[in-house]
Amino acid sequence: MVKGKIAIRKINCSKSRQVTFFKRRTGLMKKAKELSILCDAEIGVIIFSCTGKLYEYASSSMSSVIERYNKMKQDNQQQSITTEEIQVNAKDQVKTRMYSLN
Amino acid sequence: MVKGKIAIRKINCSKSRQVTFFKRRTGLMKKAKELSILCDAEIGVIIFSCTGKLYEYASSSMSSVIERYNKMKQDNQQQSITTEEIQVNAKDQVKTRMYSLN
DNA sequence: TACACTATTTATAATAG
DNA sequence: TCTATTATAAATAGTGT
Repeated sequence: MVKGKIAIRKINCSKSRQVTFFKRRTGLMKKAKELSILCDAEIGVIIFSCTGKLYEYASSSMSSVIERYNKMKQDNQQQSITTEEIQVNAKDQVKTRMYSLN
Repeated sequence: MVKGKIAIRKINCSKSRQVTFFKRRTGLMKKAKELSILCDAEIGVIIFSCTGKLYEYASSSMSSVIERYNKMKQDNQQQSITTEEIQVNAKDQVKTRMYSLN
């Protein structure tokens, strides 16, 4: 992505991986916060590092996000769910996102 | 941020907000996926749009992420939790992230 | 070991379709 | 409602301290 783009696959060097994890985790949290503010969305992000450490962001509170998520899932059980698969890029694994229909 | 940067506050125009929501949601999901691959992290992202639509990404499965989250929270109940507050930028609201200590 | 720098890639605002 | 284009802002990989 910068000064020589990197391939999206696991970074083997533990040191580099930690540095990248810090930078990108910070960036992801910032983006999540911006999106929640700009678009009035309720957002929860949960990250477990490869060492098992937990990092989280919630625009409201994580428990409220999880509750709402579970409730939505229950309500949608009798409805069909559309699963759309898109490629992040041609070589990479498939990224699956699920959209509820209501 | 581009062709005239925007302030991070709720976009009032519904049409613009929707377009921005689509773009940034896509970007956030991509970043989450990249981070999970690059750094071997388990990540879950839950987004409710302002119209109540649910969008989600999980590197493994959302239920496994939520389970692990709940378990971690239980285990940490007797430990102290550090709350660190950082500014996304000087004018904006405070963004709170919580780090577990173990 | 965590920041600071910066060249470069990536994300995206405005716009049109 | 979503996609495409493009100019520009933001993110970040590699490096230095």
